[in-house]
Amino acid sequence: MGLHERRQREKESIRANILDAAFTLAKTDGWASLSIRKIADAIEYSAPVVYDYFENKEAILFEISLNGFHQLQIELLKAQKKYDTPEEQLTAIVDAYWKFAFKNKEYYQLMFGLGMQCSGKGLMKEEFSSFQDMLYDCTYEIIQKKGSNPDNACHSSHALFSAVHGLISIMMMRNDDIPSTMNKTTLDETVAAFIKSL
Amino acid sequence: MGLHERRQREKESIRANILDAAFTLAKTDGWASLSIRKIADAIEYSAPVVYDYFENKEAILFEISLNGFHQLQIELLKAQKKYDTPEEQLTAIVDAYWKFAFKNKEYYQLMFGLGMQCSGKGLMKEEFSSFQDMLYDCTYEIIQKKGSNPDNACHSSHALFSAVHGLISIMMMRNDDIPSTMNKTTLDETVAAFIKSL
DNA sequence: CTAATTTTGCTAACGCTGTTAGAAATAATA
DNA sequence: TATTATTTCTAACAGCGTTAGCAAAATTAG
Repeated sequence: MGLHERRQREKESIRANILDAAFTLAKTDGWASLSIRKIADAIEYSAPVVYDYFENKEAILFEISLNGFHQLQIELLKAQKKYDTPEEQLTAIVDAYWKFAFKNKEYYQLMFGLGMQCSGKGLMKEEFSSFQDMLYDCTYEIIQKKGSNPDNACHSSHALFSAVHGLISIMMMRNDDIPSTMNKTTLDETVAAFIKSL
Repeated sequence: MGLHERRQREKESIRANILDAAFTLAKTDGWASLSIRKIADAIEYSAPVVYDYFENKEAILFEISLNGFHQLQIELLKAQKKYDTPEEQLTAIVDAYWKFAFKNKEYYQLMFGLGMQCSGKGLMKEEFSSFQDMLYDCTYEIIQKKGSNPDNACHSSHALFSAVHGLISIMMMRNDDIPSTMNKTTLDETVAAFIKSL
Protein backbone atom coordinates (compact mmCIF):
# COMPACT_ATOMS: atom_id res chain seq x y z
CA MET A 1 0.00 0.00 0.00
CA GLY A 2 2.89 2.38 -0.74
CA LEU A 3 0.67 3.98 -3.32
CA HIS A 4 -0.20 7.00 -1.29
CA GLU A 5 3.39 7.54 -0.51
CA ARG A 6 4.41 7.33 -4.15
CA ARG A 7 1.74 9.90 -5.05
CA GLN A 8 2.92 12.03 -2.19
CA ARG A 9 6.45 11.89 -3.51
CA GLU A 10 5.25 12.74 -7.01
CA LYS A 11 3.39 15.74 -5.71
CA GLU A 12 6.38 16.89 -3.78
CA SER A 13 8.46 16.46 -6.89
CA ILE A 14 6.10 18.68 -8.88
CA ARG A 15 6.21 21.25 -6.10
CA ALA A 16 9.97 21.23 -6.19
CA ASN A 17 9.91 21.47 -9.98
CA ILE A 18 7.78 24.59 -9.76
CA LEU A 19 10.27 26.25 -7.44
CA ASP A 20 13.14 25.09 -9.59
CA ALA A 21 11.58 26.27 -12.81
CA ALA A 22 10.72 29.63 -11.31
CA PHE A 23 14.24 30.21 -10.07
CA THR A 24 15.83 29.05 -13.31
CA LEU A 25 13.57 31.32 -15.34
CA ALA A 26 14.44 34.20 -13.03
CA LYS A 27 18.13 33.57 -13.48
CA THR A 28 17.91 33.65 -17.26
CA ASP A 29 15.26 36.33 -17.83
CA GLY A 30 15.03 38.20 -14.54
CA TRP A 31 12.27 38.29 -11.94
CA ALA A 32 10.27 40.88 -13.82
CA SER A 33 9.50 38.59 -16.72
CA LEU A 34 8.64 35.58 -14.59
CA SER A 35 5.04 34.45 -14.92
CA ILE A 36 2.90 31.56 -13.75
CA ARG A 37 2.25 30.57 -17.35
CA LYS A 38 5.99 30.36 -18.05
CA ILE A 39 6.51 28.25 -14.97
CA ALA A 40 3.67 25.98 -16.08
CA ASP A 41 5.23 25.69 -19.53
CA ALA A 42 8.56 24.77 -18.00
CA ILE A 43 7.14 21.97 -15.88
CA GLU A 44 4.91 20.88 -18.77
CA TYR A 45 1.62 21.46 -17.05
CA SER A 46 -1.15 23.94 -17.56
CA ALA A 47 -1.15 27.12 -15.53
CA PRO A 48 -3.90 26.33 -13.00
CA VAL A 49 -2.00 23.27 -11.79
CA VAL A 50 0.47 25.60 -10.15
CA TYR A 51 -2.30 26.75 -7.85
CA ASP A 52 -2.71 23.23 -6.48
CA TYR A 53 0.75 23.58 -4.99
CA PHE A 54 0.98 27.27 -4.12
CA GLU A 55 -1.64 29.71 -3.05
CA ASN A 56 -0.41 32.34 -5.44
CA LYS A 57 2.66 33.71 -7.16
CA GLU A 58 3.85 35.52 -4.07
CA ALA A 59 3.91 32.26 -2.13
CA ILE A 60 6.30 30.85 -4.71
CA LEU A 61 8.58 33.86 -4.49
CA PHE A 62 8.42 33.75 -0.72
CA GLU A 63 9.47 30.13 -0.58
CA ILE A 64 12.33 30.72 -2.99
CA SER A 65 13.48 33.62 -0.86
CA LEU A 66 13.41 31.35 2.18
CA ASN A 67 15.63 28.93 0.29
CA GLY A 68 17.92 31.84 -0.34
CA PHE A 69 18.07 32.71 3.34
CA HIS A 70 18.79 29.14 4.29
CA GLN A 71 21.51 28.78 1.71
CA LEU A 72 23.02 32.04 2.89
CA GLN A 73 22.97 30.86 6.48
CA ILE A 74 24.85 27.71 5.54
CA GLU A 75 27.53 29.75 3.82
CA LEU A 76 27.83 32.08 6.79
CA LEU A 77 28.19 29.25 9.28
CA LYS A 78 30.77 27.58 7.07
CA ALA A 79 32.78 30.80 6.98
CA GLN A 80 32.52 31.32 10.71
CA LYS A 81 33.68 27.81 11.57
CA LYS A 82 36.92 28.33 9.72
CA TYR A 83 38.18 30.74 12.37
CA ASP A 84 38.40 31.01 16.11
CA THR A 85 38.84 34.67 16.96
CA PRO A 86 35.74 36.85 16.68
CA GLU A 87 37.67 39.35 14.56
CA GLU A 88 38.55 36.76 11.95
CA GLN A 89 35.07 35.31 12.13
CA LEU A 90 33.46 38.68 11.58
CA THR A 91 35.67 39.33 8.56
CA ALA A 92 34.96 35.90 7.13
CA ILE A 93 31.22 36.19 7.69
CA VAL A 94 31.00 39.53 5.93
CA ASP A 95 33.14 38.18 3.13
CA ALA A 96 30.89 35.16 2.72
CA TYR A 97 27.84 37.43 2.74
CA TRP A 98 29.35 39.55 0.00
CA LYS A 99 30.26 36.53 -2.08
CA PHE A 100 26.80 35.05 -1.68
CA ALA A 101 25.16 38.26 -2.83
CA PHE A 102 27.10 38.34 -6.08
CA LYS A 103 27.11 34.65 -6.77
CA ASN A 104 23.34 34.64 -6.26
CA LYS A 105 22.16 38.00 -7.49
CA GLU A 106 18.65 36.71 -8.10
CA TYR A 107 18.40 35.37 -4.59
CA TYR A 108 19.65 38.59 -3.07
CA GLN A 109 17.31 40.72 -5.15
CA LEU A 110 14.38 38.58 -4.10
CA MET A 111 15.39 38.39 -0.46
CA PHE A 112 15.68 42.14 -0.06
CA GLY A 113 13.36 43.39 -2.76
CA LEU A 114 16.00 45.08 -4.87
CA GLY A 115 14.50 46.37 -8.10
CA MET A 116 11.50 44.13 -7.79
CA GLN A 117 8.23 43.64 -6.00
CA CYS A 118 9.26 41.99 -2.77
CA SER A 119 7.73 38.88 -1.33
CA GLY A 120 6.40 38.39 2.18
CA LYS A 121 7.42 41.68 3.69
CA GLY A 122 6.44 41.11 7.28
CA LEU A 123 6.75 37.34 7.42
CA MET A 124 10.51 37.03 7.68
CA LYS A 125 11.83 36.56 11.19
CA GLU A 126 14.75 34.29 12.04
CA GLU A 127 15.58 33.84 8.38
CA PHE A 128 16.10 37.51 7.89
CA SER A 129 18.14 38.15 10.96
CA SER A 130 20.60 35.27 10.99
CA PHE A 131 23.29 37.46 9.47
CA GLN A 132 22.55 40.19 11.96
CA ASP A 133 22.66 37.75 14.84
CA MET A 134 26.05 36.43 13.79
CA LEU A 135 27.40 39.93 13.39
CA TYR A 136 26.04 40.80 16.80
CA ASP A 137 27.63 37.80 18.47
CA CYS A 138 31.04 38.54 16.99
CA THR A 139 30.74 42.20 17.81
CA TYR A 140 29.78 41.42 21.37
CA GLU A 141 32.75 39.10 21.79
CA ILE A 142 35.17 41.61 20.37
CA ILE A 143 33.84 44.33 22.63
CA GLN A 144 34.10 42.08 25.65
CA LYS A 145 37.64 41.15 24.74
CA LYS A 146 38.57 44.77 24.45
CA GLY A 147 36.83 45.71 27.65
CA SER A 148 34.58 48.30 26.01
CA ASN A 149 30.94 48.92 26.78
CA PRO A 150 28.88 46.01 25.38
CA ASP A 151 25.62 47.98 25.39
CA ASN A 152 26.58 49.41 22.03
CA ALA A 153 27.02 46.01 20.40
CA CYS A 154 23.49 46.05 19.11
CA HIS A 155 23.75 49.45 17.48
CA SER A 156 27.22 48.78 16.19
CA SER A 157 26.46 45.46 14.56
CA HIS A 158 23.31 46.88 13.08
CA ALA A 159 25.37 49.68 11.60
CA LEU A 160 27.77 47.21 10.08
CA PHE A 161 24.96 45.18 8.58
CA SER A 162 23.49 48.34 7.09
CA ALA A 163 26.81 49.33 5.61
CA VAL A 164 27.33 45.93 4.01
CA HIS A 165 23.81 45.72 2.69
CA GLY A 166 23.97 49.28 1.43
CA LEU A 167 27.19 48.64 -0.43
CA ILE A 168 25.73 45.56 -2.07
CA SER A 169 22.43 47.26 -2.88
CA ILE A 170 24.07 50.18 -4.58
CA MET A 171 26.35 47.94 -6.59
CA MET A 172 23.46 45.81 -7.74
CA MET A 173 21.20 48.65 -8.71
CA ARG A 174 23.73 50.71 -10.56
CA ASN A 175 25.12 49.44 -13.84
CA ASP A 176 28.76 49.41 -12.76
CA ASP A 177 29.88 52.96 -13.36
CA ILE A 178 31.72 52.21 -10.13
CA PRO A 179 34.52 49.70 -10.52
CA SER A 180 33.61 46.59 -8.56
CA THR A 181 37.12 46.32 -7.13
CA MET A 182 36.58 49.61 -5.37
CA ASN A 183 33.50 48.29 -3.67
CA LYS A 184 35.27 45.23 -2.39
CA THR A 185 38.05 47.47 -1.11
CA THR A 186 35.54 49.74 0.52
CA LEU A 187 33.94 46.74 2.16
CA ASP A 188 37.23 45.46 3.52
CA GLU A 189 38.15 48.87 4.82
CA THR A 190 34.75 49.25 6.40
CA VAL A 191 35.05 45.97 8.25
CA ALA A 192 38.58 46.73 9.37
CA ALA A 193 37.61 50.18 10.58
CA PHE A 194 34.59 48.72 12.31
CA ILE A 195 36.63 46.22 14.30
CA LYS A 196 39.13 48.87 15.23
CA SER A 197 36.39 51.22 16.37
CA LEU A 198 34.93 48.82 18.95
CA MET B 1 -0.95 84.79 -32.81
CA GLY B 2 -0.49 83.55 -29.25
CA LEU B 3 -2.55 80.55 -30.17
CA HIS B 4 0.33 78.17 -30.57
CA GLU B 5 1.71 79.26 -27.29
CA ARG B 6 -1.54 78.70 -25.52
CA ARG B 7 -1.77 75.20 -26.95
CA GLN B 8 1.81 74.64 -25.95
CA ARG B 9 1.02 75.67 -22.42
CA GLU B 10 -2.01 73.42 -22.37
CA LYS B 11 0.05 70.49 -23.50
CA GLU B 12 2.66 71.15 -20.87
CA SER B 13 -0.08 71.38 -18.31
CA ILE B 14 -1.41 67.96 -19.31
CA ARG B 15 2.09 66.56 -19.13
CA ALA B 16 2.51 67.94 -15.65
CA ASN B 17 -0.88 66.59 -14.67
CA ILE B 18 0.16 63.11 -15.74
CA LEU B 19 3.23 63.26 -13.52
CA ASP B 20 1.21 64.73 -10.71
CA ALA B 21 -1.54 62.15 -10.96
CA ALA B 22 0.95 59.31 -11.12
CA PHE B 23 2.76 60.47 -8.01
CA THR B 24 -0.43 61.13 -6.10
CA LEU B 25 -1.77 57.69 -6.96
CA ALA B 26 1.52 56.16 -5.88
CA LYS B 27 1.36 57.96 -2.56
CA THR B 28 -2.13 56.68 -1.80
CA ASP B 29 -2.05 53.17 -3.29
CA GLY B 30 1.65 52.41 -3.74
CA TRP B 31 3.69 52.06 -6.90
CA ALA B 32 2.63 48.47 -7.48
CA SER B 33 -0.98 49.36 -8.16
CA LEU B 34 -0.21 52.33 -10.40
CA SER B 35 -1.43 51.88 -13.95
CA ILE B 36 -1.68 53.97 -17.09
CA ARG B 37 -5.43 53.60 -17.06
CA LYS B 38 -5.66 54.96 -13.52
CA ILE B 39 -3.50 57.90 -14.48
CA ALA B 40 -5.71 58.53 -17.49
CA ASP B 41 -8.80 58.37 -15.29
CA ALA B 42 -7.27 60.84 -12.88
CA ILE B 43 -6.52 63.40 -15.57
CA GLU B 44 -9.88 62.70 -17.21
CA TYR B 45 -8.54 61.46 -20.51
CA SER B 46 -8.48 58.08 -22.17
CA ALA B 47 -5.44 55.89 -21.72
CA PRO B 48 -3.75 56.31 -25.12
CA VAL B 49 -3.49 60.06 -24.59
CA VAL B 50 -0.79 59.40 -22.03
CA TYR B 51 1.37 58.02 -24.82
CA ASP B 52 1.29 61.38 -26.61
CA TYR B 53 3.25 62.79 -23.70
CA PHE B 54 5.42 59.87 -22.59
CA GLU B 55 6.95 57.05 -24.54
CA ASN B 56 5.87 54.50 -21.99
CA LYS B 57 5.19 53.92 -18.33
CA GLU B 58 8.85 53.69 -17.46
CA ALA B 59 9.47 57.16 -18.89
CA ILE B 60 6.88 58.52 -16.47
CA LEU B 61 8.49 56.79 -13.51
CA PHE B 62 11.90 57.94 -14.65
CA GLU B 63 10.84 61.55 -14.81
CA ILE B 64 9.22 61.38 -11.40
CA SER B 65 12.39 59.87 -9.99
CA LEU B 66 14.36 62.76 -11.51
CA ASN B 67 12.02 65.13 -9.71
CA GLY B 68 12.80 63.25 -6.56
CA PHE B 69 16.53 63.61 -7.08
CA HIS B 70 16.20 67.31 -7.74
CA GLN B 71 14.06 67.85 -4.70
CA LEU B 72 16.52 65.90 -2.62
CA GLN B 73 19.40 67.97 -3.93
CA ILE B 74 17.63 71.15 -2.92
CA GLU B 75 17.14 69.84 0.60
CA LEU B 76 20.75 68.78 0.83
CA LEU B 77 22.07 72.15 -0.31
CA LYS B 78 19.76 73.91 2.10
CA ALA B 79 21.12 71.81 4.95
CA GLN B 80 24.72 72.36 3.92
CA LYS B 81 24.38 76.10 3.71
CA LYS B 82 23.29 76.31 7.32
CA TYR B 83 26.76 75.46 8.54
CA ASP B 84 30.33 76.42 7.87
CA THR B 85 32.52 73.61 9.16
CA PRO B 86 32.65 70.45 7.06
CA GLU B 87 31.86 68.34 10.11
CA GLU B 88 28.63 70.17 10.81
CA GLN B 89 27.81 70.21 7.12
CA LEU B 90 28.32 66.49 6.80
CA THR B 91 26.08 65.82 9.77
CA ALA B 92 23.41 68.16 8.46
CA ILE B 93 23.54 66.68 4.97
CA VAL B 94 23.12 63.13 6.21
CA ASP B 95 20.33 64.29 8.47
CA ALA B 96 18.55 66.00 5.60
CA TYR B 97 18.99 62.89 3.47
CA TRP B 98 17.44 60.75 6.18
CA LYS B 99 14.54 63.14 6.64
CA PHE B 100 13.91 63.29 2.91
CA ALA B 101 13.81 59.51 2.65
CA PHE B 102 11.09 59.20 5.28
CA LYS B 103 9.11 62.24 4.35
CA ASN B 104 9.08 61.03 0.76
CA LYS B 105 9.01 57.27 0.99
CA GLU B 106 7.53 56.92 -2.48
CA TYR B 107 10.25 59.05 -4.01
CA TYR B 108 12.98 57.13 -2.26
CA GLN B 109 11.54 53.76 -3.25
CA LEU B 110 11.33 54.87 -6.86
CA MET B 111 14.75 56.50 -6.90
CA PHE B 112 16.51 53.43 -5.60
CA GLY B 113 14.20 50.66 -6.70
CA LEU B 114 13.21 49.53 -3.22
CA GLY B 115 10.54 46.88 -3.41
CA MET B 116 9.60 47.84 -6.93
CA GLN B 117 10.64 47.61 -10.52
CA CYS B 118 13.15 50.41 -10.88
CA SER B 119 13.12 53.01 -13.61
CA GLY B 120 15.98 53.99 -15.89
CA LYS B 121 18.71 51.94 -14.31
CA GLY B 122 21.70 53.11 -16.32
CA LEU B 123 20.47 56.61 -17.18
CA MET B 124 21.10 58.30 -13.86
CA LYS B 125 24.32 60.27 -13.66
CA GLU B 126 24.66 63.58 -11.84
CA GLU B 127 21.24 63.20 -10.31
CA PHE B 128 22.22 60.01 -8.60
CA SER B 129 25.56 61.12 -7.32
CA SER B 130 24.83 64.57 -5.92
CA PHE B 131 24.60 63.19 -2.41
CA GLN B 132 27.79 61.22 -2.87
CA ASP B 133 29.56 64.29 -4.23
CA MET B 134 28.55 66.38 -1.27
CA LEU B 135 29.66 63.69 1.15
CA TYR B 136 32.94 63.45 -0.71
CA ASP B 137 33.57 67.17 -0.56
CA CYS B 138 32.95 67.34 3.16
CA THR B 139 35.01 64.25 3.78
CA TYR B 140 37.86 65.65 1.76
CA GLU B 141 37.79 68.91 3.67
CA ILE B 142 37.73 67.18 7.02
CA ILE B 143 40.65 64.97 6.05
CA GLN B 144 42.62 67.95 4.84
CA LYS B 145 41.91 69.81 8.03
CA LYS B 146 43.10 66.86 10.06
CA GLY B 147 46.17 66.38 7.91
CA SER B 148 45.30 62.79 7.03
CA ASN B 149 45.75 61.14 3.67
CA PRO B 150 43.10 62.50 1.29
CA ASP B 151 43.41 59.57 -1.12
CA ASN B 152 40.98 57.66 1.04
CA ALA B 153 38.29 60.32 0.83
CA CYS B 154 36.66 58.59 -2.10
CA HIS B 155 36.44 55.21 -0.41
CA SER B 156 35.46 56.68 2.91
CA SER B 157 32.65 58.84 1.62
CA HIS B 158 31.38 55.98 -0.47
CA ALA B 159 31.32 53.82 2.63
CA LEU B 160 29.33 56.44 4.48
CA PHE B 161 26.84 56.73 1.67
CA SER B 162 26.42 52.97 1.63
CA ALA B 163 25.88 52.87 5.36
CA VAL B 164 23.23 55.58 5.22
CA HIS B 165 21.45 54.09 2.25
CA GLY B 166 21.64 50.63 3.78
CA LEU B 167 20.11 51.82 7.02
CA ILE B 168 17.26 53.50 5.16
CA SER B 169 16.70 50.57 2.83
CA ILE B 170 16.43 48.09 5.65
CA MET B 171 14.06 50.29 7.59
CA MET B 172 11.83 50.78 4.58
CA MET B 173 11.69 47.15 3.58
CA ARG B 174 11.10 45.69 7.00
CA ASN B 175 7.80 46.29 8.74
CA ASP B 176 9.28 47.98 11.80
CA ASP B 177 10.18 45.13 14.07
CA ILE B 178 13.11 47.44 14.71
CA PRO B 179 12.19 50.59 16.62
CA SER B 180 12.73 53.56 14.35
CA THR B 181 14.40 55.50 17.13
CA MET B 182 17.16 52.93 17.19
CA ASN B 183 17.83 53.49 13.53
CA LYS B 184 18.12 57.21 13.93
CA THR B 185 20.49 56.67 16.84
CA THR B 186 22.48 54.20 14.79
CA LEU B 187 22.67 56.75 12.02
CA ASP B 188 23.90 59.50 14.31
CA GLU B 189 26.46 57.22 15.85
CA THR B 190 27.62 56.10 12.44
CA VAL B 191 28.15 59.66 11.27
CA ALA B 192 29.93 60.64 14.47
CA ALA B 193 32.18 57.60 14.31
CA PHE B 194 32.83 58.29 10.66
CA ILE B 195 34.02 61.83 11.28
CA LYS B 196 36.18 60.70 14.15
CA SER B 197 37.75 57.97 12.03
CA LEU B 198 39.03 60.32 9.32
C1' DC C 1 -13.84 -7.14 -13.48
C1' DT C 2 -17.12 -3.60 -13.32
C1' DA C 3 -19.15 0.57 -11.07
C1' DA C 4 -18.81 4.51 -8.10
C1' DT C 5 -15.89 7.92 -6.37
C1' DT C 6 -12.18 10.62 -5.81
C1' DT C 7 -8.35 12.98 -7.69
C1' DT C 8 -6.06 15.34 -11.39
C1' DG C 9 -5.49 18.38 -15.18
C1' DC C 10 -7.45 20.83 -18.71
C1' DT C 11 -9.91 24.64 -21.38
C1' DA C 12 -12.21 28.83 -21.06
C1' DA C 13 -12.99 32.82 -18.94
C1' DC C 14 -12.71 37.25 -15.90
C1' DG C 15 -10.63 41.37 -15.07
C1' DC C 16 -6.58 43.49 -15.14
C1' DT C 17 -2.05 45.25 -17.40
C1' DG C 18 0.95 48.11 -21.17
C1' DT C 19 0.56 49.45 -25.67
C1' DT C 20 -0.94 50.28 -30.64
C1' DA C 21 -4.05 50.97 -34.83
C1' DG C 22 -7.36 53.38 -36.85
C1' DA C 23 -11.52 55.84 -36.97
C1' DA C 24 -14.17 59.95 -35.44
C1' DA C 25 -14.38 64.48 -33.79
C1' DT C 26 -12.48 68.81 -33.18
C1' DA C 27 -9.66 72.74 -34.26
C1' DA C 28 -6.67 75.54 -37.36
C1' DT C 29 -5.65 77.06 -41.88
C1' DA C 30 -6.44 78.36 -46.91
C1' DT D 1 -16.72 77.54 -46.39
C1' DA D 2 -13.63 73.67 -47.61
C1' DT D 3 -9.44 71.49 -46.57
C1' DT D 4 -5.99 70.06 -43.72
C1' DA D 5 -3.92 69.04 -39.33
C1' DT D 6 -4.45 67.87 -34.68
C1' DT D 7 -6.55 65.75 -30.84
C1' DT D 8 -8.95 62.18 -28.66
C1' DC D 9 -11.53 58.29 -28.65
C1' DT D 10 -12.93 53.24 -28.99
C1' DA D 11 -11.44 48.70 -29.97
C1' DA D 12 -8.14 45.56 -29.97
C1' DC D 13 -3.75 42.64 -29.09
C1' DA D 14 -1.00 40.09 -26.23
C1' DG D 15 0.09 39.19 -21.87
C1' DC D 16 -0.71 38.83 -16.77
C1' DG D 17 -2.70 36.41 -12.07
C1' DT D 18 -6.38 33.79 -10.89
C1' DT D 19 -10.86 31.03 -10.70
C1' DA D 20 -14.85 28.04 -12.30
C1' DG D 21 -16.26 24.04 -14.14
C1' DC D 22 -15.91 20.20 -17.01
C1' DA D 23 -13.45 15.94 -18.87
C1' DA D 24 -10.25 12.38 -18.13
C1' DA D 25 -7.71 9.52 -15.37
C1' DA D 26 -6.74 6.99 -11.32
C1' DT D 27 -8.25 4.93 -7.24
C1' DT D 28 -11.39 2.48 -4.37
C1' DA D 29 -15.57 -0.53 -3.42
C1' DG D 30 -18.65 -4.13 -4.54
